[in-house]
Amino acid sequence: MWETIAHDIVMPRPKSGTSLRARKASGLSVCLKSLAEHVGLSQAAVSLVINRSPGAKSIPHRTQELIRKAARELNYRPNHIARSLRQQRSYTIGVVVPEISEGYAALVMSGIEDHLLQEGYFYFVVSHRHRDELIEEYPLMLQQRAVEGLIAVDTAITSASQVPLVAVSGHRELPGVTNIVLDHALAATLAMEHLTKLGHRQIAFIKGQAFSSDTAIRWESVRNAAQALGVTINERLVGQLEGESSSPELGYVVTKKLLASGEPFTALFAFNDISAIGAIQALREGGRCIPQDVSVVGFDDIQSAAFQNPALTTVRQPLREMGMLAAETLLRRIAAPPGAEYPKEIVVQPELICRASTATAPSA
Amino acid sequence: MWETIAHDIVMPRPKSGTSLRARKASGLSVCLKSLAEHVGLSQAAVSLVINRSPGAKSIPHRTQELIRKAARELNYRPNHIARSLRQQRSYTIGVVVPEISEGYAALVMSGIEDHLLQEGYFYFVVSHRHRDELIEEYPLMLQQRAVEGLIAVDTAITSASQVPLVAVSGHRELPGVTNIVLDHALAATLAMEHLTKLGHRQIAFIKGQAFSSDTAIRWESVRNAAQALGVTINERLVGQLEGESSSPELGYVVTKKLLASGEPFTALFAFNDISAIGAIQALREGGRCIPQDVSVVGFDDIQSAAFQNPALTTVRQPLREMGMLAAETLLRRIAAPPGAEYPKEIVVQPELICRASTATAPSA
DNA sequence: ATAGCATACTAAACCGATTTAGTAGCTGTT
DNA sequence: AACAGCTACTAAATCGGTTTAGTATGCTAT
Repeated sequence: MWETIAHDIVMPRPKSGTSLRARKASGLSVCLKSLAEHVGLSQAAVSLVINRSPGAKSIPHRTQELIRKAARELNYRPNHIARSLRQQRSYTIGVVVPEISEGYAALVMSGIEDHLLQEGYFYFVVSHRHRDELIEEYPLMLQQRAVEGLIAVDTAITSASQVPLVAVSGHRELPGVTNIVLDHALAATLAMEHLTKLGHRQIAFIKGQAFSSDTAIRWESVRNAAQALGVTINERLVGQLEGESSSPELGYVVTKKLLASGEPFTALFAFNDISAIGAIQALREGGRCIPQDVSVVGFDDIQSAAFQNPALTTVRQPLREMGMLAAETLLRRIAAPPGAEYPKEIVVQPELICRASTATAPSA
Repeated sequence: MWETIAHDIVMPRPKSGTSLRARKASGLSVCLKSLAEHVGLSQAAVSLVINRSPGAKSIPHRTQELIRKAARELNYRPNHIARSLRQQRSYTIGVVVPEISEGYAALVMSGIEDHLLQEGYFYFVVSHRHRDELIEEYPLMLQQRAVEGLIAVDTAITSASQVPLVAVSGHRELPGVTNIVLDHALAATLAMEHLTKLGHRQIAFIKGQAFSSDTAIRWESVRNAAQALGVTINERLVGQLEGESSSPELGYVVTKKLLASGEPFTALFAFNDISAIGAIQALREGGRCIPQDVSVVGFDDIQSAAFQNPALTTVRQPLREMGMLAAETLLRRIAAPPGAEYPKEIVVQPELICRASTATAPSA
């Protein structure tokens, strides 16, 4: 039916000057101009009243009510794009993550959203999947879309940004950037103390991928903690995640290698929960019981960590809180006058969550 | 320091007419006006060339190169907001989900993003956490921000939308909506056939929460499949998830109740993987071995399903593909002339993923 | 010589709001 | 009567682009 009609009738795009009836009929929302015509006042007057701006104080209550009533009835909603253009405020920020469908970023984003929407901000999300050209390009595209600020999650932004930038986890110090970082020294100490108290001395480690910005600092902290506790690290018991995927598969592969080395160990400290889960799988297949033969400690405390079997002992990063903190800090920076001071670094504290994947070291 | 200065110096907001030098110095990006002045041509000419629009065909190559060179050098990037306003195209869509930090929505979003960014679209995400007023309000706010379409994930949108709407999972039929739905009949049949072939007859079920839009249809399909296979459903073995959280805890609680009923069962079909994980925990605490005593089937195949212990047998929803399909369908609908035909429903096929949580029924 | 046409642009409207500067009409004061 | 000052508004500029209609110039064909 439409096919036949479509050739004959050319739908004219309704202009903003079109009558109210025409606009509503065509499914278009009401614009300021038509609303103003409808109440017989100027656009300026209507705008002032709708926004309750100080300029409206000379407009009598009766008129104000009239305008507001009409706005309600016609279901007027100011076009946010036009407003953004004029005010040079978009109330929008950009969030850059490596991958959305991953527990880590998802939790941080959930915290970000919490705070942002409360404050009337919306956000764009982009995921770069560790592709350098996207890490470079997305922040620019976001700025082109007039975001007022950026949050980078586990991503080292390369292009300098005109807008305030808050980085959650993993960013070198850069002018204009606020880093939200975990107290890695404490994190490492918590885990290592826990293991040594349980009697473990032969501990295997899984380092993060080279591209992950937390890898270096975390490993450094582990070495320091080990030294402080008098534990020597056997380099043959140190594996490293390889590959871009975020599946436990990576941890599984590394752990298989560790087992194949033949070097004995009674505990394993993984780079994150995901790899810990893969590690457990590999250890089981190697005939080890968790935690009787090998204790496993994860990192992050993603949602499924608590529901592994056995439930995973892990170093908790307060991811949701870090997201909220990032959003809060960013909005504060946006509101501040240009050139104002801003925090270069905000440190958050980890927490050791003891569950069932760690136990006393087997008496050799 | 700023406090004292702030009173004395008032930073003038640079206008667009400001000289190039001033704009660059103040950290502002170059606008069309200044670029045009810089090359000594009109804004119109520059715009035509930059956009490679047909109107530029009368402009000689030399001039075009000149313009493009200047644009590159000054790093000119057209303001997307201004462009959106004029063209009445925002190249933005809105995605409404119950909760970001959840495997289900995250996977769908990842598929959505894949297709959208490829096509030059960005998207806003909002999560309503099952609060009715937000489910009502967010779509309106998104439309105010001029999104060209909406994708609702596992959410029944209430307010009619002016823009095309594609719903992933769980939406009643509504004018203007394209539903992307799983073939629930097949899904139920796959799971039930699998269990009956393994010899299970006493099967427990966990239904979804009342608010989840998939609950009703899924349960209906299970009943049908059971009947077709000659399995009778014992109502005392039917539990229901309760509560808004998306943690395995909910499945744990229901399963505890099922066990407490004393009714014997050899298999359990959960509403989703998350609840299956909680169920396994509860079953273990009740002294049941999985899968020797009780087989457990999940639903969704979220990322961690494969890495549970035992690895979860589950009905896989192609979530990422559903997200891509949703984005693709939506963009197609946006491109179509208003009033054109559009698909009311797109059905995707589930797949049974057999892992280690199911086995032959114990011979009673 | 000039109509016709292509070339190489430009002026100005426009998108839908916000916001500044200004005006018309009235009251009250000196 | 003249002027200030208040009330109740409005006209017009503005944000930064896109797009349409039009113009000036030069060349060719009749």
